[in-house]
Amino acid sequence: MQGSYDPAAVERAAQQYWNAARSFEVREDPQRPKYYCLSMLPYPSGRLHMGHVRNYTIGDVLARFMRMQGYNVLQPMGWDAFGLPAENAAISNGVPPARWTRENIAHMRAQLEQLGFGIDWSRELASCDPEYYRWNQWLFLRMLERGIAYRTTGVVNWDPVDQTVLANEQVIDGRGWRTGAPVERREIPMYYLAITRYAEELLAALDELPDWPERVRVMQANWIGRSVGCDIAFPYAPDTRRAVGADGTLKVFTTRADTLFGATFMAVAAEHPVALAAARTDPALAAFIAECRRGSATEAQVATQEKKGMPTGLHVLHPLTGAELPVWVANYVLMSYGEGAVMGVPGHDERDFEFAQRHALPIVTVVRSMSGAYDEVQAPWNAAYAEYGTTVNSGEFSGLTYQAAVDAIAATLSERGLGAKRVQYRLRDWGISRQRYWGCPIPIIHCEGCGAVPVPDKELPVVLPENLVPDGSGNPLAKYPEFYQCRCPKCGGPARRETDTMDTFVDSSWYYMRYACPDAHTAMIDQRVGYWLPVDQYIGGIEHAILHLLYSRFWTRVMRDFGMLAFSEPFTRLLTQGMVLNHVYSYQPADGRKRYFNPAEVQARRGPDGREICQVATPDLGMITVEHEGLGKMSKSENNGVDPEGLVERFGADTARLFVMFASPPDQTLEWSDDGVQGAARFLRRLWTAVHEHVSTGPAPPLETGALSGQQRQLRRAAHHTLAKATDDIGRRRNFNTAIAAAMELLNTIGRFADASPTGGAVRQEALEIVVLVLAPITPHIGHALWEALGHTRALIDQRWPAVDQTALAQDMVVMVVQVNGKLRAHIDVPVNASEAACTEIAFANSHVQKFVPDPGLVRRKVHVPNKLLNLVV
RNA sequence: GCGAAAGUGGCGGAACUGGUAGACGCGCUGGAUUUAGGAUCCAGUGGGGAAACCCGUGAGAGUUCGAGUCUCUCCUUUCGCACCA
Repeated sequence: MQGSYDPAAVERAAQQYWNAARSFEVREDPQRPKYYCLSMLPYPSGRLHMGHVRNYTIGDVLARFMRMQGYNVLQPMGWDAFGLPAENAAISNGVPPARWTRENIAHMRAQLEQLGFGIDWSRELASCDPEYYRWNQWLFLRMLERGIAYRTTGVVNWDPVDQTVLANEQVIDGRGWRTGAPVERREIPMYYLAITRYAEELLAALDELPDWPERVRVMQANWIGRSVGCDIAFPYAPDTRRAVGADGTLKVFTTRADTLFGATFMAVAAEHPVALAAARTDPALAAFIAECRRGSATEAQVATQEKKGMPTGLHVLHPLTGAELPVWVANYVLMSYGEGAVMGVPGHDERDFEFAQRHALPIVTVVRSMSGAYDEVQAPWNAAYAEYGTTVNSGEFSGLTYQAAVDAIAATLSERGLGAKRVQYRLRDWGISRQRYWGCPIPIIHCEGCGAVPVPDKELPVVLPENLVPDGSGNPLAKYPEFYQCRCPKCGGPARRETDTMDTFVDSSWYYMRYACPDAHTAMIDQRVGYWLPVDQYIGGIEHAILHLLYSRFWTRVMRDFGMLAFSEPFTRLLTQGMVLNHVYSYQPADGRKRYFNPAEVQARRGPDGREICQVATPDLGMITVEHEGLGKMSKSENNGVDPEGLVERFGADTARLFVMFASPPDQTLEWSDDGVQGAARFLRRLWTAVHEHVSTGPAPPLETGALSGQQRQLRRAAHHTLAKATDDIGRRRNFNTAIAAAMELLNTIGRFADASPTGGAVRQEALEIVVLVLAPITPHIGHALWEALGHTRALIDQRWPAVDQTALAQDMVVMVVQVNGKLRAHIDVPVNASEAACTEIAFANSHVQKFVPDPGLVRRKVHVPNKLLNLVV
């Protein structure tokens, strides 16, 4: 064994051993329990970032830990290879997205291998591979057959200069990112998947996911957003009838039917038919509607914008009183929600209240608080009363509580054919059409005579041409006749292939099934899915808490209902890892763009007044003082990333892995610290040295636990206590940082154990082995070397997790805390399991306790927690 | 705006079930060693105080023998909001 730790050599040797032994290639084995440990597949952006390192280290630690527990562990890896960044790269450097993507994959795979992750690379897949995405197309056609996939119009961001649909990310302050032109909202035909059909089941089944984080389940439940309410139809008044040219009603959905008598106006979306009808004869209204259509379509943008409205001049009739209510166009009403119209009840809804105040619309009170605290408040109004209460001013429905009022009003509306109770979901169907090149083609052919015709199965996959280079204006597929010119499969006439591609969330909704059978060429999945699935442990960023996970749950259910799967939930246990943050340093010149500097370039020191001074040496400006903006997510735009490759070259993969796991619990944000990395490296060096010193005294004799000294018993207790804690921390709590802390503590204890006797050597040998085994999932390379150095011929990768020796943990005496009135006053040594009376006696013998309780007769009450605490209340 | 979470020393964090606040690591201070380095080892390190002790977990209240942990109000920060992945 070498005297000093050389990470590069140690890691090369360990990885060579695993590769030669094919340690991570697994196949189905009915004799052993399986464990499917999956990390979210990366987008091949070019280089690994620290978020990836963290994600895959967590996965690798769990995979190796479960392997040591005797499981047949599958840990695969693949590439979410379609998407916008490849097109952006193509626009800026002229390289086709396919080439860019494949080069990135090659580089990132090498980086992952360097980090020593125990991945079965024989199952690697990329979503841009036609053998993968053909099955997206195949299942899409099955969904189309059963009406789960359908075509309708949807709203997109439109850049009028580039004539291109923009992603939300490409809209900056309401303008196109490349052209700077104000973005418009446009309606275009798109394909949708009917996820709302599964809304009820997706919501109810959240209760069957006890091993998902509570907050993810809550977020999904709120996203699905089940609400019980009432459809209400407001008949058109004569003016609306004339404008629309037909009889009809304005439909709304509300959860507050009890406030129906408080409705003083109606608000409709800019795209609503009634608004459009009114705008035909009202140029000012038409201009307002055009204004409403400007800006991006995101909910956050709509919800925070200034609330604007304009009257249409048209009216509808209150369904119960027959009163005429004015119809307004409001920019906060979205056509894509419910019916695209709401009833305005300013007395009892904050938003309606704000709107009514601004436009001087009447406000009436129809609900009074039960306590009477909110009574019939008269003008000047200052707030809406949005709580539940008792109805007033509501005709025959006055005096009812919330539920009774809703029931009675719904019943009356139902009798008159003007409404009914209904369950509504916030969840909307999933629009999967993207007007983009680098994605999975939607297998549809448009024929003038036959309409939208599915591509026959035998012609799948519809292969995406890989040689195109997008230029930022429109979809290159739509300008490439070799792709879109085709024959109609039905009539044989000339037709046009669909040039929209699928949302990349489609690719990631089922990839974890394909890992089980990556070489199945005649079917989407085969029976091997039955062995490996569902995924036992899924690990990925919290940012995927809603969309990706919900789409995967939906997709799995669709396949189940097609008879392809026997399970409903794809991911049994979920760990959402936090982001990796680093310091952000910027420099804002008097004129020109703000510049960001990487923390590695910044020199920070304390000034004479204690304030931090941060400086950077720049080639153009010389030494400048930069501003420390605090912590931010590692990103290109803020230039605060840390390159894992450099880290591994300098310290080794084990140090990188150890630091990432030690710095914080996996589900919390991780703050980067170069000094912390040094600390991790130092610990591994100390461990190496400790083992080296130990083995240099010659092999230790076998451990005889019968006749140990007090010190030897103490070290054994510490070692087995560490083992018990680490087992629980990794296996149950997933708190890797505290498991590592326990291992560090044990190494400190071993360092203080100065016993040169043969028996002492045997005890030290056991303790060092426990440190190496406990760290084996986290730092497997150094573990591989140290295990061999400790005299083992069987490699560490094939070792089982050790069992705790309960007899080593036994103690005769424990330290007990004595409190007086809840304040800590003394520590006393008491026999294990001593009674309250015995503890009290020992406590009163303590001079410190006597000082605070001079007379035992003063004690009014005693609280005794066995082996832990005694609280004397005086 | 809506939904979700998090605030503990100089810093990252520990305290799992209401029971010793600050484990472990970083940094800092002092010392040792040394062919001088971003190495290693030892000791100390929440604040105040000579000490006895007192005060301390974002702010304010409450429950309890006992609150970082439970309840309420507020403040701050972060994440998501359906075409970034």
